[in-house]
Formats: sequence, C-alpha cells, structure tokens
Amino acid sequence: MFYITTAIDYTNGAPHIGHAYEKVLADVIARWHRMCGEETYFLAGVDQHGQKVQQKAEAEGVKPLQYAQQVTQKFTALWERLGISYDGWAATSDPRHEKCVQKILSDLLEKGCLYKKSYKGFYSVRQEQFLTDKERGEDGTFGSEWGEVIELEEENWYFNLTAHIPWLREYVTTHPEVVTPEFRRQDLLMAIEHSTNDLCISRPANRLSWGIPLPFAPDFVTYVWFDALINYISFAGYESDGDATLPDFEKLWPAAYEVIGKDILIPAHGIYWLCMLHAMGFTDEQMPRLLVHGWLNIKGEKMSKSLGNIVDPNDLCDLFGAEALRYYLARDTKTGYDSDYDPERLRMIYNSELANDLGNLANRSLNMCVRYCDATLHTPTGDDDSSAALRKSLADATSVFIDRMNACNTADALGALNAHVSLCNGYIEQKQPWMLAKDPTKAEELQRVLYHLLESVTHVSFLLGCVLPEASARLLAQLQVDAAELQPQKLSWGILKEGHKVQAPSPVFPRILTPEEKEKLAAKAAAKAAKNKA
RNA sequence: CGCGGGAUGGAGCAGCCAGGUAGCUCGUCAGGCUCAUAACCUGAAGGCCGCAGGUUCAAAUCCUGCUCCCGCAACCA
Repeated sequence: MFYITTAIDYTNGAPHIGHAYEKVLADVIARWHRMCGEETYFLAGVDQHGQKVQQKAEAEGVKPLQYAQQVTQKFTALWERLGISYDGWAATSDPRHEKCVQKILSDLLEKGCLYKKSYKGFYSVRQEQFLTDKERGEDGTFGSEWGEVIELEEENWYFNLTAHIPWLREYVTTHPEVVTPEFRRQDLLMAIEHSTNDLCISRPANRLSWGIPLPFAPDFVTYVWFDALINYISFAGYESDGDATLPDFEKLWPAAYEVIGKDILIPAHGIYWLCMLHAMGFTDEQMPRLLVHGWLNIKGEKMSKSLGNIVDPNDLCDLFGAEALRYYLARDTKTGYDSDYDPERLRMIYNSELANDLGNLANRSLNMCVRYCDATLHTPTGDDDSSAALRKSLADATSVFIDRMNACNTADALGALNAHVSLCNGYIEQKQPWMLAKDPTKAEELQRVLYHLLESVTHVSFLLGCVLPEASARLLAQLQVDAAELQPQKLSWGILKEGHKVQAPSPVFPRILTPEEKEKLAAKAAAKAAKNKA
C-alpha cells in the first residue's frame, strides 16, 4: 500500500502559496500512484495546538479550539478548490489523535524514555518561552522584542532523545533513501552531530493550556511538535484498538513519503520524529521516507509577513484557475530545491504548454476528425517514416514520464509530455491534413494522420490526469475514452479502436491574456491582414 | 578560513560528476500555413559560459585564488 502524508499545517494564519505547493506536490504523487493501480492512502491535516494558536485566539477573544477551527476551514476550503485528494484528515484536536498521543506517552514513560527535570534559565514573559544564547544580540543581551526577560526555574518532562542519537546516526548513514534529496540528508547528518540535548516535551498547563495533557501529569500539556508528529501514525490507525473510522495500520505503515518543507526537516522530522519512532520500538524497516521540498521565493526574496509579499493561492485560482496553478506548481519547480514564484511565468507556461501546445493540438485534431472523417477513426493502414517517428516519440515520452513521476520529478515528467505534444504539432504541419482531405486518393493517409494525432492526445490526456484531473477528464470526454480502463504501465498503441467516434471539440485551456497582450496580438493580426491585402 | 546553494545570449534554466562543434523554454525579428484557442510550423539575430591564473593538443566542464548574490535568527512551508 502506498501511504503518503504531508506536513500538517499550523493553524495560526491563512494558507499561502507555499502551503499550496506542498499539497499539490503530494496530491500529484498520490494521484499518480492511484492511477498506476496501487492502493493509495493520502493523509493531510492541520496542527491545531500550541502557544501561537492560543495567543492568536486570546487576541481575538475566542477559545483556542474555535480559532483553530476557523483557520482550519480556510485550509480545507483551499484544498477543496485545488482538488487535493486526501483520503484522511489529520486534525490534532481530534479525540482519536489525543488518545493515541496519550497512549504513546504512557508507553514511553513505562519504557523509561521520559523523565522529569528542573530547568533554570532566562524566560521571556511576552513570548512565553525560554531563551538561549542564540537569542542574545551582538552585545550579549536579549533584544527588546522579547519584552521583559526574567530568570525562571521550571519543572518539565523530557524525552531521552540523546539516547537514540547513535542509532539515528547509524540509520541515516546507512539508509540514503531516508531523506530525498541527497543534499538534505547531508544537512541532517551534520545536524545529528550537534544534537546534544534531550527534548523537553511538556509545557506547564498554567502557562499553556491549549494542548494534550500528559496522561501521567495532567498539570502539563504535550509540546506541540511531539503532539503534531504523531499524526502520521495516529491517523494511520496506530494503537487504535480496531477503530473502524481509521485505516488498518499494518497495511499502511511505513509511509512511502512524508512530504515536508526544508525548514522542518531539522530538527523536527529528521531528528525528533525518527527518534520518537525508534523509542516506540519501530524497526529500521518501519521508518518513513522524508521527501523534502524547497521553498517558493518571491522574486528572489523569501516570502515573509514582514516583507508583506505573501501570496494567497485563492487569488491565483481566481485569476488563472486552480488547474493552471497546479500545472505551474508541478511544472516550474524542481522537487527538493527552492524555486522562484512568478505569476508572469505561470501565465507564460499555461499559455504556451497548455493553451497553445496541448489544448490547440487537441482542438485542431478533433476538429479535423469531425470535419473530414465524420468524427470517426479507423485503424491505420500503411505506414510512413514520420508516423513511425511519432509513435516512437510517444513511447519514449511515456516511459520518461513514468520514470520521472516515480522519482517525484514532476517538472521533467511534464516536460517529456510537452515535447511529444510539440512534435505532434510539427507532424500536422508536415502532413497538412487539410490538403489530404481535398484529395480522395489520399483518404488512407488522412485516416492514418488523424489516428496518430488523436491516439497521441489520448495517451497524453490520460497521463496528465494526475496533475490536471479536471482537464484530463474533459479531454478524454471529447475523445470518448474511459480513463478507468487505462493504466500508465500498460499503455500501448491502439487505445482507439476501428470505428471509434469522437466528439466535436471545445477548448479546455482558454488562453489567459492581459489587456496589453490582447492589444499586441490585435495589432499583429491587423498588420498581417494589411500585408496580405497588398 | 563557519556551512551550503548559485553566477551560462533580454528573462528563466540545462550542460559540469565521466574535458572535444554551447542546448532548452519564453521573448525579439523574418518567412510559411490556414485544420485550430489572433493558435501552429520553419528560419534568423543574440553568449569572450562571474574574474584571474594553472593543467591539457583541447576547459562552461578539472585544479588554485578572487569577486558578487542567496539561504542557515524571527514571522514561516
């Protein structure tokens, strides 16, 4: 079973383009594996506990749960809009999750992995957190942003993280597949060397109440990361006593991919999470794989609230449509690396690859079939070099697509399809079906050309389904092909049978033009018309 | 000597590991076509591959030095 998860989003603010990117990436991978006939479970969710949520809620005068639920709705509404096909929803305030977290805490206590200790240090009252030397400014003092800083001694519960570090070092060293891409694994290995402290996993309830109480010490709540990370197993059915509303853990685990951002690899996932699992008794074979994606920068700058350059994916859906955004996010990013977000490129890629190349190819091919052949296809007879080359191109594109998708390299996978689409457009120019249609003795060749084109569009439209489910369905409807009968690995020439009927086309990817572009094109067309007249 | 990523025609990138005519997408210009979403096809212009040395018959690619940009503190994926 293919189990894929994403980071659960923190509910202290509205979703932005980065959240959307991660979910789209995971969704494309999940849909891909479903398409391939694998039983797939895709988990997404929200991280609702913790201090920042509590603070935001207080600022708005509502209960933390109510605040978290309000923000959660913004996320679920966006995922709905973007077609994120999650099978399970992990909200950390879910009682099933809380029960699981508490069970794990009790087990770990029993195993001797947890202990209580007193810590004395500098504490920011305003930020409600202990400060370390890292927070000191150049002059060695704590800056004004921390407000009043007092020396405080507090008792808390700790997880014996350091006891698991030797195992972690060995495991990450000997299992290169644990972190993708490779250079992130190197970062992790370095960070492991600097992991010298145990993890404080509690917060006194008197200063933070919004969390899961420790089962053996109800005057403490669980540290938000310790709580959040467990979602990957709690919602997969771990220790669920056969709860029918949750999946069968034995079938699901381990996760094929946990899709996360580069910022939460270290220390949260790469160190805390793997050590937590190890402490719970998970074996090396039961460790999840971490797929670490980069960030979307805005014109070369980090997206940040202080710079005020946060991009709302809803605005992009309004402007370009959800599928244009999905295509852009899957096509113009290199999985694992940072990339630059640029709405101009979004429009450029959409117009070029979807509207002009694929959309137009589908439209002109279908239209010619309707006009010249009564919307009916015939299995080609005879052959020629360029048709043979087209078939080879399609076979190559398909095999590259499969290979890249299996490697989560969505950009190159889509690039391979686009290359074949371009070849098809060239094939039309070369064959000039509109000329063939005028000559009755060329009927056989005309049939052959149209067949090659529509068979190509069928394959491409089907494969595109994991990135653009809606557009793919619309194209296949026009082609009168049922995707349920197809599978990427079994795709072969000849999906369209003798006598196959297609529908009249209607554009699936209308061009998105700015007023300036429209003006420019109009001027160009006018110049051309004038010239033709002369 | 903190760690890492990067510098390639107007823009964005590939090529570098396994040296040997510098490639792709977009844009620009000129043709062609008319089936099509003012789409498509063909061709052209445009780069001393960050700088300086070195190795070599030959370096974008290997070696050395240098310059500049971006992350590694927070909000935050």
